[in-house]
Amino acid sequence: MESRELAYFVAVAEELNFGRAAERLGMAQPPLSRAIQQLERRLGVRLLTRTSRRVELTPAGEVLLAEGRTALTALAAAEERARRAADPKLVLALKPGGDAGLLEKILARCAAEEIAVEPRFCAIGEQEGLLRGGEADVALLHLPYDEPADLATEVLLVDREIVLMPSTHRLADRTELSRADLDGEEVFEWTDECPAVGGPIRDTGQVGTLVALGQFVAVMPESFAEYVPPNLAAVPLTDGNTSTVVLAWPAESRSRELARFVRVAAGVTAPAAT
Amino acid sequence: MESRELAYFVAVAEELNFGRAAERLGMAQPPLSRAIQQLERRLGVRLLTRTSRRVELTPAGEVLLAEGRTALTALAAAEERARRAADPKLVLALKPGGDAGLLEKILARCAAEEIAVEPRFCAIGEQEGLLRGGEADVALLHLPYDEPADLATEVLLVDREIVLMPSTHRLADRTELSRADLDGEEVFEWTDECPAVGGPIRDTGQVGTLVALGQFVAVMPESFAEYVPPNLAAVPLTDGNTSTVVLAWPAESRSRELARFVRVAAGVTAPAAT
DNA sequence: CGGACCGATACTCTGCCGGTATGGAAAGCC
DNA sequence: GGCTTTCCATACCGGCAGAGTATCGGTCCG
Repeated sequence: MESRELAYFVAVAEELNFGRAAERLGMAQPPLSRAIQQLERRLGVRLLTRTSRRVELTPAGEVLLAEGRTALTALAAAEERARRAADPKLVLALKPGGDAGLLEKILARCAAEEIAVEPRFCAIGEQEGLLRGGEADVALLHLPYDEPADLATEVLLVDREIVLMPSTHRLADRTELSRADLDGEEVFEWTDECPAVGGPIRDTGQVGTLVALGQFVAVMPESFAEYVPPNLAAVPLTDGNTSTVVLAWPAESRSRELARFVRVAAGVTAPAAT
Repeated sequence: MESRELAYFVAVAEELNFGRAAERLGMAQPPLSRAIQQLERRLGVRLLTRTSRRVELTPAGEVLLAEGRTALTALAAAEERARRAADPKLVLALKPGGDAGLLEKILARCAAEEIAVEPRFCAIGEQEGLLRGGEADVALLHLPYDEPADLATEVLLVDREIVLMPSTHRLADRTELSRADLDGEEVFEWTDECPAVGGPIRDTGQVGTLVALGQFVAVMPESFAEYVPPNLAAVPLTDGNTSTVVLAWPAESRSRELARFVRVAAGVTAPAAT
């Protein structure tokens, strides 16, 4: 199967409309229709049921959509990694403010060890996609918020949780809180969708802004407290989950540079050994 | 990147010779040369260093070879799974004799539950490849011999190890053995390469034959003892590893049929509940 | 130095891919 | 019920990418 055909199919399967899919692909509708027909003929399976009114996926189509997406990202990843293999620079994906104050130290140590590292900031929860897409070599994740499905990981540090709220909040003066104290509050759990703004939260700054606006209070790892602006208050949560900051990378990665980086970066939080 | 281009590159990278690669691909050499050049131009990276005498991989080429292989199998898997999604039959990969006597019971129970299962026998260690290639839905593996990297697994049973030897062997009358007793013997560990026949062992029958010939004694899970022919003897190993028979399937699999199958098959070895 | 090997280049051709125009079925509307 | 809208399929056509043949040019070897 040609990857082009598969990309066409994925577009149609996602849009469930040949016209829109063709537009998205930057082509006319008739050749797209033909390409899909040809694909179905080659596979010997009907992928879509078309009425003149609507397009639906057959079971085989559902399967091809799911598997096809991963195959296409694998393809893009191969391309991207090959392109980036030319220079030894490692790309480290992290969310803004998501470095738990470690980034500076990590970069300093890497500079000393002559490991070229380029931090790449991305939206919350996007790190894994960057790894899979080959756009990043290694990422900083926060367990259990991020789910590092089949990634290899190395723990950097373990954090308590804090509650972020406006400094004018009724609980802002407390020295610590428990979950029970948050009863009746609108609580944002850091990876939730955010109904108030109608879209996913993509950025720590966004969280801070929304907390300041009184939309909700946010539960997040303590290490974020370093970035708390003066109009917000951070109070430790006594019975919160612990949050773990880990390095994560594709388990099948065998790069020597990456191995060196992980060793050096993990050393940043290790007990000092002179 | 087109999958065709990538397949071309993988062929060249594996052969390290444009002529042979072209032959393998069923095409002439010049268009292949051009395709690779074009790929290099598009990626902006040199993938191969060509002297007029030999072709070598650059670091970027190494990366693209590794990543490209997995991308191509992902593509083939998508195609194969979509094709097979048309009928609900589940393909169960196992090595001949590798079912620990469970296959009959599993198939019987599945028939009763109206789950269509088709066993597919393959060479030793090939189960994982079949799963990745989309040619099988679920496999029987023997831990720790098979390494189910990123597969989901369900334990069926735990086995001791036995030593398989000719019935005329000096140790054949023993009721049990320890590792130390095997000192001085040529021992085959079930997944080793087999220098005596110059290739990998692909079949349990092959192992039996070679043991009968006195090439070596073989250490393998006890459940294989059911198939021991009369000219061979099987003696339990007291300090052997335990071998675990597991069901394995791609972790990302979300098929309802597969879930039912795993439940039913796992029930075969569960303590009877009336 | 001549031949073998092997990849690159030059040139030609064909088939596929994509474009435009149009058909035709189903649903909505007055 | 006919008109319009929507949306996928078919008919037809043109251009270019990809494949083939012939040949060149560099390198190793005897």
